[in-house]
Amino acid sequence: MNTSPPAPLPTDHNHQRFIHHALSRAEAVCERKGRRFTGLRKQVLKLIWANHGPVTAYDLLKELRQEKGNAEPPTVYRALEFLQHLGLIHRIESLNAYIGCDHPGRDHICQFMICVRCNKAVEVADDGNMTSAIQTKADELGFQVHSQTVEIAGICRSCR
Amino acid sequence: MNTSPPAPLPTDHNHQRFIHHALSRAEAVCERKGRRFTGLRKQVLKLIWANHGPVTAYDLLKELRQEKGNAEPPTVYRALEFLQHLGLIHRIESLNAYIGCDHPGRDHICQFMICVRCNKAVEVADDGNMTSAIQTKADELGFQVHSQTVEIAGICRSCR
DNA sequence: GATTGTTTTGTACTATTATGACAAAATACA
DNA sequence: TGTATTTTGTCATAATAGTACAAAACAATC
Repeated sequence: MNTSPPAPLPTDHNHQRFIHHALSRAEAVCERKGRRFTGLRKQVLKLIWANHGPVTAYDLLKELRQEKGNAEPPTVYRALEFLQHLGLIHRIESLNAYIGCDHPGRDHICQFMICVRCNKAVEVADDGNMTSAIQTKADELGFQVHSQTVEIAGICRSCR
Repeated sequence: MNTSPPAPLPTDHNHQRFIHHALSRAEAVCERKGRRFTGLRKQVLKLIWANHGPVTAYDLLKELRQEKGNAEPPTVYRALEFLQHLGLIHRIESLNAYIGCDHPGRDHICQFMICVRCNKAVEVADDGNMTSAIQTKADELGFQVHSQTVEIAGICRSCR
C-alpha cells in the first residue's frame, strides 16, 4: 500500500488546508477530552492525512523515521491507538491500515468503500439504513452491538 | 484465540455429525467445480469445524502438527486459501481468523456477529436488508461492489 | 522554582501473521 | 508407462503487532 510518495495531486493545495483543518479539529477534541495532543501525536496524524489513502503502521514508521531520524514500532502503534480511541482515525481491518476520520468528535459508526484499483477508501456517510439493518438483525438475535466493521471492496466511480 | 483445546460441549455428538456433514458438502462442491478435495484440505477443513469458533492459521498449524507430525505455515495458508476460494470457509478480518461456512455452495454475502466475551462468531442469515442498504449506498456513489466485510462485535445472547 | 507523581516516549526485544521460492511428491491423463 | 500438471514439503524471510522497562517530559503542588 502506498509505496510511492504522496502524489502531488492537482488538489494538493486544498489538501494542505484540509490537513490543517483536521489538525485543529483534533486539537479541539483533545482539549475537550482532557488528553494531550503532543508533538508526536500531531505528527502522526498529519502523516496519516498527508497520505491520500489508507496507510499502514509501517508506512508511517518509515515516514516518521525520515522526519525525525529515529522511531520504533511501539511509537507508531501508541500514537495510532491514541488517535483511534479519540475517534480521530479509523483502522481498516481488511487492509491493516489507518485513515483519518472525516467527521470525528462524537462516537459514530463508520463504513468504508474501498477501491481495489486505486486503493482509496471513502468513509460513507450512513443515512441510517445500514446501521438500522444491522441493529434489527442484532435485536433478532439478542446480540448487543458494541462496534461494527463494514468494509466494502470494489471499484470506485473514477476507476471504472 | 481458542488457546484451550476444543471444549467437549454437551452438543459434541451433534457436532461430530455436523462436521461430517460439512465435509461431504465440501466434497460435493469440489466435485462440481472440478477441484481436488485432497487429504490435507479435508484435514484442515475438519480442524476448522472441530473448533467451536474462529481459529487462527497458527492454531490450525499447531493442531496439524499434532496430527501429522510436520507442517509449515504455507501448508496451512494454502489450504485456507483453497477453502476460502470455494466458499467453504470465511476469513474474519477483525480477528485474523477463519471459520467454516454454514451454507457454502453458491456465492454469497456474509456477515458476522462476533461475541467479545465467548469469542464465538455466528454467520448472520441476511434477509437482504443489510445487503440492499449497502447496494443502495454503493449505487449512489457509483461504486461497483466486489465483496463486503461486515463484522459486528458485541455480546451474544448467552453471554449477557 | 524545586519536588513529586503521572503521563508520554525511547528502546530493545519478542510475538504473531503471512508470503516467496524452489524441490519433491502425488495425481491426472494421454 | 511416460509426461504434464497440481499439490505438498521445506527453508527462508517479510509484514504486522505487542511487552517490558528505563528515560524524559509534563502537570500539579508546595
